[in-house]
Amino acid sequence: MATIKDVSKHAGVSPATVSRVLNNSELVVEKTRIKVMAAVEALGYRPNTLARAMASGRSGIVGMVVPEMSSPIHARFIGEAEKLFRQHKIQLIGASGHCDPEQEREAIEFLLQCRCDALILLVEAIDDGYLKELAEREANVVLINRQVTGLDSHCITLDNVNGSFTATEHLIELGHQRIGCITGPQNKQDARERFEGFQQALQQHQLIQNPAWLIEGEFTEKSGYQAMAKLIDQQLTAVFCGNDEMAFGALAYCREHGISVPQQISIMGFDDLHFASYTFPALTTMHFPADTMAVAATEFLLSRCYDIASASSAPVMTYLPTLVSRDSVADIRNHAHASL
Amino acid sequence: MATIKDVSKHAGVSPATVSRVLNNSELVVEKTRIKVMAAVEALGYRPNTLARAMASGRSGIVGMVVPEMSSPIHARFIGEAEKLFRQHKIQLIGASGHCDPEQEREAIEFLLQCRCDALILLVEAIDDGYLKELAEREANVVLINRQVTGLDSHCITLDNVNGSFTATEHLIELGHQRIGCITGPQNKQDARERFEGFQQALQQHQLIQNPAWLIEGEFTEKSGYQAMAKLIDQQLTAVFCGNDEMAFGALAYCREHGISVPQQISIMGFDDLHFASYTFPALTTMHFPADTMAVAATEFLLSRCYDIASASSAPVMTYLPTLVSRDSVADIRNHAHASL
DNA sequence: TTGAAAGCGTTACCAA
DNA sequence: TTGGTAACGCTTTCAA
Repeated sequence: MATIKDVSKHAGVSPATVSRVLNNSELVVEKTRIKVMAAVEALGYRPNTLARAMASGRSGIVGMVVPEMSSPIHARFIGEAEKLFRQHKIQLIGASGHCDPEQEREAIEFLLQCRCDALILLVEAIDDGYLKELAEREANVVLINRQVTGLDSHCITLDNVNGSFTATEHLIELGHQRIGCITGPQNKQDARERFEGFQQALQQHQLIQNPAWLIEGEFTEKSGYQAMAKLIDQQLTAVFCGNDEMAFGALAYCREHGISVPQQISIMGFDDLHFASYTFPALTTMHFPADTMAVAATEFLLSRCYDIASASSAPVMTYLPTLVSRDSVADIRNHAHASL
Repeated sequence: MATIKDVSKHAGVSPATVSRVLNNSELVVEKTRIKVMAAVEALGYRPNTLARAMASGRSGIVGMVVPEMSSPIHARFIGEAEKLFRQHKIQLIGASGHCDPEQEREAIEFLLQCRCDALILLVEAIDDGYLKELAEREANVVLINRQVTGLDSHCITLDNVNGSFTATEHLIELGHQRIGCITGPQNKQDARERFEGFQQALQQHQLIQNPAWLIEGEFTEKSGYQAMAKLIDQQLTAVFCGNDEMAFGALAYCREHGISVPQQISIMGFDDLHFASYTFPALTTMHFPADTMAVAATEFLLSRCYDIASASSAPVMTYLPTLVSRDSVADIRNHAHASL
């Protein structure tokens, strides 16, 4: 593969000049530029990104850690960020943390070794201390879905508490009083927050909180299915699920056991996965603006470490989930059902 | 950030020795190794992957192009490959081709500039000629889901024809005779192959092929929905869809219009997306072993360009989809329904 | 406006 | 078993 030297010889100029042409330096006369471009063309020259990074100290690479590359919601994050970055010739590389502190750390170290210019982190297991240290050393870090005190200006988060509060209140407003909850794993911050919003809504409306109506799931379809099996004897009128996947599982349980949703029981999700509109019944859920947040993170980094101004001047750092009302929740005001 | 020189000074040895220790060279005495490791530890030294790549001529990076990083089936490919590669300290970087020849080419060029040691390509739009040239220059290329004559040993493919033949035959064996088809976009190879298998099965069983029973969709839920709307007047007993997403759309149409599946019409998909078991009714479909194929591609490259032997000696290059029978297809032998 | 040359942080060869 | 040093391909001063 041709190098810059080959090009310089072919064009009869110095490597420095070739470099200038390729980097759109102003200080090069048109005639030379043409000569150089011709040589580039003739030799099929492609600059070596690695060498360029070494010499300039900028790798043009942004690293991203997500819990699982193959999960739909994270794939959306990556896809969106990659699209935007590539428009600016910046390469995004991803790694999975698998929700494990050790693996998350490893993923970050790996990315650091690649001399990424910036890091987008969707990590949940690793401790705040490590993250703070990291942000001190490498300034260009953005945290998604994680609030670390002292690093607020680096955190792009979803207001989970608000979201599940809204969701639960929606249920209450439609007349539901016996509301169960399938939470996500409580060692995860977002799962805890979503549970908290649920509790706040109940409290504020002075509804009973029965421990038997609460099940901790694992954010998976299977755990949602199993949780529903336990919940079904509790005479609930509605169940709020910590994420869509568990709601899908709950829906499947009901279907298989002849329980009609929402007539017999209402089910509400959280995330608004693409697929939520294709379940039966279509899932009522809270929309998680993953695309928007990925764009925000990208633009933040673009302006912060690549000096590329974005359309929106000041990036929004906290996002509010919005209610997407579909068919899995019933209005039971004025129904005998409500007083089960 | 500390460099290898810093470490060498701190340990009182030469950079060469540090390099040897870090690369597990045999030629270093235990005492020295300990000294060096201590220095590495003390300085928090992390080798620079970029510099290492420059000097050694191996970047330790594998590039992957997929049509869309955010699509579930492609996310599965990437996720699986990344997991395996990272076990060997190889970084996978991804780029999207968006099914556009220009963008696919751009993605590949981009990856090439990053001096990837190998390329995994899931490209559908770019022409065979380019691919052949590429494979000649850069030997370590694996093509997934694409058969290029002359590059057969680099192609890991799914036997789509066989798969849709099996699917269609399954329908026929259950007594279906009036079978419609929602195909994928016919400019895509896999869509064409899947259609071909469908046709072959009909021919072999001497069933009618009515053009009015054929609709070309776009592999999306929406197009499946719209296609179903057109097909519904044709008195079909079954519809074979070119992929699961279109089947989801078809299912949604039926549900919304009070047509019960599979009682009134059977629907069959292709891909076996994770979500297929959560639709209502659960989708009968052909399993696309994306995980296995991603692993095969990875192992192929691991052995071929990193000299890392894998468990399986000779990688399988062609995969057969398998039937996953769930609830969206009815057995209509002995039913009046069959003679609609 | 261009060129020469000194890095960037490693590896790998040749000597010692 | 170790050290010295020339690459690797580019960018970026400093001079001309």
